[in-house]
Amino acid sequence: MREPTEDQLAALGAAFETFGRRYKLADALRSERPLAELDKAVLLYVAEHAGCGPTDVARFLGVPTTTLSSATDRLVKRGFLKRERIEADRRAVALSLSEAGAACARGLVDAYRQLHLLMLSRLAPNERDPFIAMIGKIVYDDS
Amino acid sequence: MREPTEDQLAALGAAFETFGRRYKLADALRSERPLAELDKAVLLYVAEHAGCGPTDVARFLGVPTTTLSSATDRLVKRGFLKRERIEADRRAVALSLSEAGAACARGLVDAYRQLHLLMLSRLAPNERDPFIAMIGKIVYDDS
DNA sequence: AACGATACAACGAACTTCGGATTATTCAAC
DNA sequence: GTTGAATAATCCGAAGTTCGTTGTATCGTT
Repeated sequence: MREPTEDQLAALGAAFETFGRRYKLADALRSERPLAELDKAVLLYVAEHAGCGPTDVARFLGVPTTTLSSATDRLVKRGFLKRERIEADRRAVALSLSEAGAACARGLVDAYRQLHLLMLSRLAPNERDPFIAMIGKIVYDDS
Repeated sequence: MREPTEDQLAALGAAFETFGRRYKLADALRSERPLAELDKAVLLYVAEHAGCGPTDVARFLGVPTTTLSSATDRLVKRGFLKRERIEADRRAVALSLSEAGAACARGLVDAYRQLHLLMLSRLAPNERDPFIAMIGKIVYDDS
């Protein structure tokens, strides 16, 4: 397979750099108290895996369990997360979202959805599926 | 223009989420003492704009000048950055990289290059230019 | 010369991450 | 059945980051 050219690499790098900065600046326009990046990830994971334990989340996100404990503390304190001792194994804790937490997660998902919508809207309709297919190749193909 | 479909949005969202996590985990495999995200951005900006001032960098990156001052402190402390009072305006400071800083910047750029190379390698050769063109549309088109 | 504006650094408060120690509970072995 | 190792999670404290406030030096203008 031919190698990508230097021009191609440079163009991709420039685009990503610009994208990263734009995205960061846009994110800075949030109105509410900022939720730490880790906390957002936890919220979204628990939304999809109700009843999971802190260790699961920590392993999935690649952070120490103590760090995750801090994150869950913050989320519980804000009323977004519920911790419940489970009877099957009384050492374990089952995490689940409160109603406010679920609402916040929906808001996050929707914000991402808006971003993706904006991105796809900039492509011609007949480019969108090929683009998504290429992204999929890049992300999921573990050669 | 037809709207993107929900399926398209969902597929893109899932791909980005996976990508973000993979990228974070891969980044965690760095061997050296971790350089803060902001510091990396500063290093790369100064590499391209030798002699610029802290205020320029802060405005470009969208952070308060005090935050940027901390970042330059860290970089100077590590011997990556040089601060020089300039005679034309003795309030101003001209930032430039030391040799070690330049080497570090080259390392960073090369790491990104490797990532981009990996990404493009997963596409067929005839897909690469169209892909880059689409990314460009998404990033640079400000409709 | 005096005034306000500008460029930057120093200090301190609030927050996040994470290693080490600690508690509570389960499992395994004898 | 008791002891001991392993597991799940939290508490505590150190180190580091961000950012607002304050202070200092310098510049341009009147």
